[in-house]
Formats: sequence, C-alpha cells, structure tokens
Amino acid sequence: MNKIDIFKKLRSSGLRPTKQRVEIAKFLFERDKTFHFTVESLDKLLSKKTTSKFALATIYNTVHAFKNAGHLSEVEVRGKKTYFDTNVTNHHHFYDSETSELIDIDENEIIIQKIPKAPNGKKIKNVEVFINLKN
Amino acid sequence: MNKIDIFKKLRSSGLRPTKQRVEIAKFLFERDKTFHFTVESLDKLLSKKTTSKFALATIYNTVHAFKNAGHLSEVEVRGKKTYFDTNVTNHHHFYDSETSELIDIDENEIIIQKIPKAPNGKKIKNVEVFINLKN
DNA sequence: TATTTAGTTTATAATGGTTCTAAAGTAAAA
DNA sequence: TTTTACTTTAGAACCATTATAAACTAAATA
Repeated sequence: MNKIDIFKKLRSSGLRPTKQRVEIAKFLFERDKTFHFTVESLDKLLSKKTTSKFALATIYNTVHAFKNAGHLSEVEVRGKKTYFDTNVTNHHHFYDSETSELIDIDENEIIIQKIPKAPNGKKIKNVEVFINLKN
Repeated sequence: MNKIDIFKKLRSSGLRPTKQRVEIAKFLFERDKTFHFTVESLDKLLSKKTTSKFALATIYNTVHAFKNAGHLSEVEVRGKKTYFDTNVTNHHHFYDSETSELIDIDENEIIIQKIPKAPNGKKIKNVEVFINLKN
C-alpha cells in the first residue's frame, strides 16, 4: 500500500491525512501479514521505527478512528489491555498466554457443525472462536 | 447447598468460613441456574439482599479467592469490567450487548467439525465459543 | 496567496475498575 | 486464654483509557 493509497484510505473514511495518521497507517497497513497490537506496543514500536514523536493520546485517537472506519478490529483477550488486529475479515484466534501472542485463524479453517438457536427474539450477529494454547 | 456444605466448600479450598465469605458463597452458590455477575453488580445485589455490609475490597478478595479455588470462572467480555460465572464446567456463551447479558451454552450444544492444528510446539488448552447476539 | 474555519494534535488532568496497604478485627491453634 | 495467622476494611495507589482545552494545521474560502 503506497502513499497515494494511504491517502485514499484516510480520505474515503473522512479522516484528514495528517502527518501522524499517515505515518501510523503506513506502519500498520503496509504489511503482508496480519498485525496484532495493543496501544502500548504500538507506541513502543512507533518510537523505535520512526523519527517522529506521537502523543499517547494521538495513538489512542488514531487507533479508534481507524477502528471506527473499519480498518482495524478489536480482539477480546483476557486481561487489561485492548488488542487490535489489522485483519478486519471475520476470523478466529489462537492465543498463547505465555507470550501474550495472538495468531489469526481464517474463517474457513473452523467449521461448526452444531450451534444452538439464538434466544427468543434475538439473532446471531457473529461467532467468535478463541483457542487458548499451552505448551 | 446448605450451610454445612458451604462450610465444607470453603474449608476444602483452604478458605476460612468467615461471615463475609459464607454470606457471599450462599448468595452465589445456592442457586439452580448459572449466575453471571461483575464485582459491581454483585456489590449492588449484596447490599439489596443482605443486611450485612461488605467493603468493596472484600468482594474483590472473595471473588478472586473463589475463582482461584475453582468455584467461579471468569468470562471474557468486550469492555472494562470482568464478568464471573458460577458455571465452572467447560461451556460457551451467548452475549447480548444490548443488555450486557451473558447466557450459558452447554458444551455439547456446540460441535466443532474442523479445527486447525495448534502452532509448532503448542497444544490446545481449550476452545471458547462466544456468540454475539443482535435484535 | 492570505485568511478563515473546522478538524487535529498535544500535554496534562480526570476517570474508573481493580489492586495495594497497613491497621483493626477474628477464626483457629496452642 | 493466649497466641498466631489469616481476613476485613477504608482509603490510597495504580494503570489503561478518555476528556479537556490550548496550540496547531489541513482545507476551504476569498
């Protein structure tokens, strides 16, 4: 994803391509593989990999803006911090609590044969499978 | 579950049956159905249903002691608060984000036909299925 | 291009759930 | 009954996250 595409991605989401957003977007989206992070880890990585400085609040703002625009998804992981994922398709996760590492599982790698009906008046929005790992 | 059983339950977990623990245990475990709660909701319910007073720290301490003893499980729900569950068997959940309500799904109500292998050197500890509901 | 306007970044304060602390209290052992 | 070890408690501390409001900047307007 080149700079023009980054600009397009931001503009089409109603986000001004500011210096900070462009740099964070480049860092997050110019990748082949899915990337998982917390705001804290992203902050550390950004200060290593770039020369710019980012206020912590800006990282929070930007990550939320990207999430609201559908460019990031939030993954529920036991613990205090919120994890984000550059993979925004429906998919599942392995979680290794030893290393706090998430690994994506493609939607079609899991087939559920039997599932209960949703309770009265409710519908199923989505199904998340979370596989905890051990050594 | 009568008072003697509550005492046994506590004693066998190495927990002194103090006034507070017994009252909280009675409230949590003398039920037919699974009960889901957060520390906040438990605090409110206890102050309604009992005449005793409990320091918030005591509720935290007690809930963690019960969890460590295997009498409660923790459920991962998107959001800030930690949810607990009196159902400590392997099972799954519906979650209704409109009402913040959890509903248990018995383990055998979900059959997974296909599942990926665990990554190199790792094993699968457990599989959690979380079904988000909508109206 | 200069000016205005609306959106953005920033440092810092505030928030809120949870954990820590250490003093007072209580159950169990001696 | 005395001692010991564990527990409760109120309040402080913690820490991830959100709010605030002043300084800044991109984009629109003139």
